[in-house]
Amino acid sequence: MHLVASPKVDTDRERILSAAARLFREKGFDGTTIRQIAEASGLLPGSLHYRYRAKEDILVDMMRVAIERTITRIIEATADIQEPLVRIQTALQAHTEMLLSGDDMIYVLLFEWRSLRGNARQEIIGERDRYEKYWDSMLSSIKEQGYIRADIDEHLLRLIGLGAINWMATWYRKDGKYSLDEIGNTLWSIISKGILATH
Amino acid sequence: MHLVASPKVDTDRERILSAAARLFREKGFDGTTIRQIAEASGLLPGSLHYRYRAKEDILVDMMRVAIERTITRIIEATADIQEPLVRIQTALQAHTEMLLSGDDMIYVLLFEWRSLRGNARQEIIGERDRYEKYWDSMLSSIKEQGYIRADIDEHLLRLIGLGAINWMATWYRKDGKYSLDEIGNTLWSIISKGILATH
DNA sequence: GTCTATACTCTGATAGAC
DNA sequence: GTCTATCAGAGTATAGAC
Repeated sequence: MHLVASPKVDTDRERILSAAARLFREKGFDGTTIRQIAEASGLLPGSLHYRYRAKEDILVDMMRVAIERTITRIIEATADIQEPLVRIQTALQAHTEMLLSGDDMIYVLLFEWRSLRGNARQEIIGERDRYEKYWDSMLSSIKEQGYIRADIDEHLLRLIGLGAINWMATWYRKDGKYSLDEIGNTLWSIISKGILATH
Repeated sequence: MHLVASPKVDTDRERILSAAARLFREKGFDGTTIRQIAEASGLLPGSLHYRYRAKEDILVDMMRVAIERTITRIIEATADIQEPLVRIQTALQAHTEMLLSGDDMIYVLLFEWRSLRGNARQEIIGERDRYEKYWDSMLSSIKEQGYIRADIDEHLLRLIGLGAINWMATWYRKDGKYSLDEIGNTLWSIISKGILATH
């Protein structure tokens, strides 16, 4: 435990985690070997072992980083926005961009949590809950203000909405048929009309 | 290659695939051993090898069954329905029930395709395309009839809608807070109002 | 068709020199 | 901190008796 982060350590950590994330995404956690991670990080297996004692430790550290980034990003994106519906739209757009803009760690966070065992899994699930709670409180507040139809459960709305986005990671391609903007606009077009209370 | 399926073979196949599907769902394809599948099927590893020469062959066969079931189910559910919006609603409900009603093979089909390599992966992706094409043609036809807003791309609508459902497999619990009916109603409430053309 | 027994390969993890 | 070398275990697949 050190109080001031060393740039070198942070750089190494970032390089290792990025390389591992790309591999985990392509081949899965189980399908990736420690030797491959070491090679992709420019290290030898023994050196990698010095940073991470076990393969699972790499995954856990990666997921901690991914969750922290996601929470920070959503809070920053919505910080200065008061108008309720614009708040949701902005948060949805930020979540979509986080997931589809090429950060493999976010993808791994969503799809590889089953590779964690015991305490590690519990810890990451707990961290993910923090993120989801932020959404729930935002949606609850907006529903209380009367912007969302009363017959829609806001918790279920969050599960359905974020689910639609999370699944995009399985089909979205940067050079594919749909742009990020087009996807975001269509999603918002459907959701906003789908949940809006008629005043 | 035999022209008439033997009941015995079908029963064995079903027993092996069901047992394997439950294990693949719980522990993942890589996390499951052939010995575990054999034990759960009431066979010894050598006997299992007689039916499936490689572990991947089990996964491929399972996915073929899962896709065939899904396509059959959706076609049957919508066969007698003419009214366009009811057709979509019925198809959505059928897809949701297929996924959440406890058939582990459907779950494995959605989440373990990355464990397939080369030709096997191409084949399954092709089969899955058949299913998605059925949705696309249904939605296109309904959009042409003017039931869906003109500014919504029906292909993107399918990706978003089925994505919201597919993701449910990650959080739905049979004894959880929300019933299948409640989930289906809320989803339809959002989607129908979200896509409906205003006449 | 089903079983027992095993060959062969790969992997995660470690020991210890430098 | 980084490297070489290696261990111990696990896993798939197979051979061959019955």
